Amino acid sequence: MADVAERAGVSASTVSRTLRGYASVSAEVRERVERAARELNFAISRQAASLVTGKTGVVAVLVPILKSWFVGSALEGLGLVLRAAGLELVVYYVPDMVERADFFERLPARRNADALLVFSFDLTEEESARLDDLQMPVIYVSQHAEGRPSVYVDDVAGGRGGTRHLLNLGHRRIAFLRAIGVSGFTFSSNERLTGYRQALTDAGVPLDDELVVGAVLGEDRTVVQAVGQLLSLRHPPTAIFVEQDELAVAVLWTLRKSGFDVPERLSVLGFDDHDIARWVGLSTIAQSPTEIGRAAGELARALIETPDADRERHIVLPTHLIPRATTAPLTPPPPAPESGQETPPAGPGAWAD
Amino acid sequence: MADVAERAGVSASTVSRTLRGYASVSAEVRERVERAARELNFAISRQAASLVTGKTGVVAVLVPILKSWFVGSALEGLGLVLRAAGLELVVYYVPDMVERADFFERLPARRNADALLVFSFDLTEEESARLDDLQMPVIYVSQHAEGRPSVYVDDVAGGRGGTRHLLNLGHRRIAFLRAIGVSGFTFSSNERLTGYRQALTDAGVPLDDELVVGAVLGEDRTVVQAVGQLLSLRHPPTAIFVEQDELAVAVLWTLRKSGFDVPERLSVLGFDDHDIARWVGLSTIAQSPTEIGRAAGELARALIETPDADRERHIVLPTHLIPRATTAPLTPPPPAPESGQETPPAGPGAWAD
DNA sequence: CTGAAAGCGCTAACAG
DNA sequence: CTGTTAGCGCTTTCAG
Repeated sequence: MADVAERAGVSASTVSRTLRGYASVSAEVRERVERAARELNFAISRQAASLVTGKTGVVAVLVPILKSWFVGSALEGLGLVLRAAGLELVVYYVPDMVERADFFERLPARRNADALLVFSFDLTEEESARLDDLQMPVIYVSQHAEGRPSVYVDDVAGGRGGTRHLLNLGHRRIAFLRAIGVSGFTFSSNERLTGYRQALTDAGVPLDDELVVGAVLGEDRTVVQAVGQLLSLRHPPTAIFVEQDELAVAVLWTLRKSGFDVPERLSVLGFDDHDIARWVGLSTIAQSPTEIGRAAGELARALIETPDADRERHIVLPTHLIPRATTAPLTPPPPAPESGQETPPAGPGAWAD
Repeated sequence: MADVAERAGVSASTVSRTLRGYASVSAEVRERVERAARELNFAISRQAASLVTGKTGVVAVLVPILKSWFVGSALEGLGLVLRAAGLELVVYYVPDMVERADFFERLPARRNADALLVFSFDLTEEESARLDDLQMPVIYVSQHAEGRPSVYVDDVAGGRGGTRHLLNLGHRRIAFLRAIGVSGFTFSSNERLTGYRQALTDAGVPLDDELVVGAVLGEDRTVVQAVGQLLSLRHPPTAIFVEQDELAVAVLWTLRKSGFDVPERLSVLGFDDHDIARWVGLSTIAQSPTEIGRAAGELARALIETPDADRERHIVLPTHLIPRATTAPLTPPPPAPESGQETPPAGPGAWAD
């Protein structure tokens, strides 16, 4: 910076003022300084600046996973807002419990960021408490944190809306397929199930626990098994509401492989509006992780400027139905359903319990 | 830090030495200092430290997209290495040309990171040159950059290996489906195609440009059209090598929807070993983005320590075939192929040109 | 509107 | 093995 000052024939203070965009710099001087800075390829050192301002110009995020559509999209939304605000994004990738314990032990974000966004973790109260004395705004993303700022989607409404859609199509036996073991997402999962139950109850359709099954994303066998379980019920469902698009695609795949036409024989509804949903024509409840990221970023910006305001602000984002090709009105049952054998279950593993 | 020093009854220097893990601190003092630090919840300010050490403790990455399996996985691999090395990860998300111009204009990473990893961009020589005078190691990830350190997968070998697999199964009419318009990935794309051509040539199978088609990921219509084009050739292919798993899945979907059995009628081979490949049983050429990220992180670490070594080091990672359920030996042509009508093309748009 | 001076929190010689 | 001292590169009063 001294170099720039010299080249422009001014003092360092003036260079600083110019580069920070203060109005109190004469046009002529500003011009000279800016040229000098450009010619010398000068960029302010955040480190030095933050030492005196007390602001780091950094927003940190804590994420359990990065290769996920949800987290990736949210980070994209966040990234846009942050750059517009001149903030940098540092990522703490904390995939397992060991790393996590270490993170909460050391809290590396302390003093090295102006705000922390916690993504999709199911934090213990103890961990949250630890974050509370971090001396910076902490925002909970994709989860509702009591008494703390958070940004999330109205999963209950989404679950309800999706279920209603199926009810409106005439379905009464509606299954719900949960995604098991997606660490950090149990909050959403429970909420969606709650919405499903609410909608059924509101419609006077009795809840049936046999219709709620689970599968592990990425473990084909569990999907086949879950689907098989449903198809072999005394009163099998005519529609399946799958908690997550990626899992819904696995379900579609399983059904189609065994000759079950979707949506003719069975409607399938997903949740997320993952990119893949569009490719395979999956009807789904859309949420916008990009929007979540953006909202979280804006909340962060606000809290950095006004630390005390909005301490408990919750931003709840909407979902909406995107009907595509996998949900259809309930068709009357096939002509002669006399023989119990007429609906063979789906492929290998279908009879597994 | 002064507080910690006082509480432990030592000087600030000693606190610094202790916290940085220098051996020259007596066990007893170390103990006192560590306790004091913990009690006061003290964490070193990177900003202040870097001001004097000249190291920021930060590795920056420049990415064109975040919600992609590839980039996400690579960042996970990178993240692991970085944390182990005590480095932080800052992400510059630069999705479009405007942002990109701005990035190269301002080069915000200058002085604010110890190394920069450039992910999957097709940089112009001018942009690369700009990065060259960044005063820090710049590593090109997922692309070969002449004379500059880079980490990438041997896409040519992958393309060759995949094609050989299909040749070994008896296929001779092998199509290649390119992914169009995936910004930042044309390097890999070209390499894979090159490998495909090499393998065919080596095997004495004539190249046929009609067998190389393109489609846009996420635009179903283009996939249907590309597949239709292939199926309506005078000599249609018996296998399709798709440059990317996600696109391959769209192809599978299209084929299955129109009753084309895979792999009985047509083999389909992907590239990536994307998670989704496993779910749908797609045979594919595996690469490991996590490994790429890890290797890039280690190279970054090395270059930060020894800036002049390895200036041109290239790390080339292998690929390997994962045969699953979508490739099979060429079956003899169906019994009586007399009538030209016996093989209807695939669904709507199949005849489109 | 601009310059001089002080100091942000830390580390790295240099003594002891 | 530990303390003292002198900055690192910036921003910010405070004068002018």
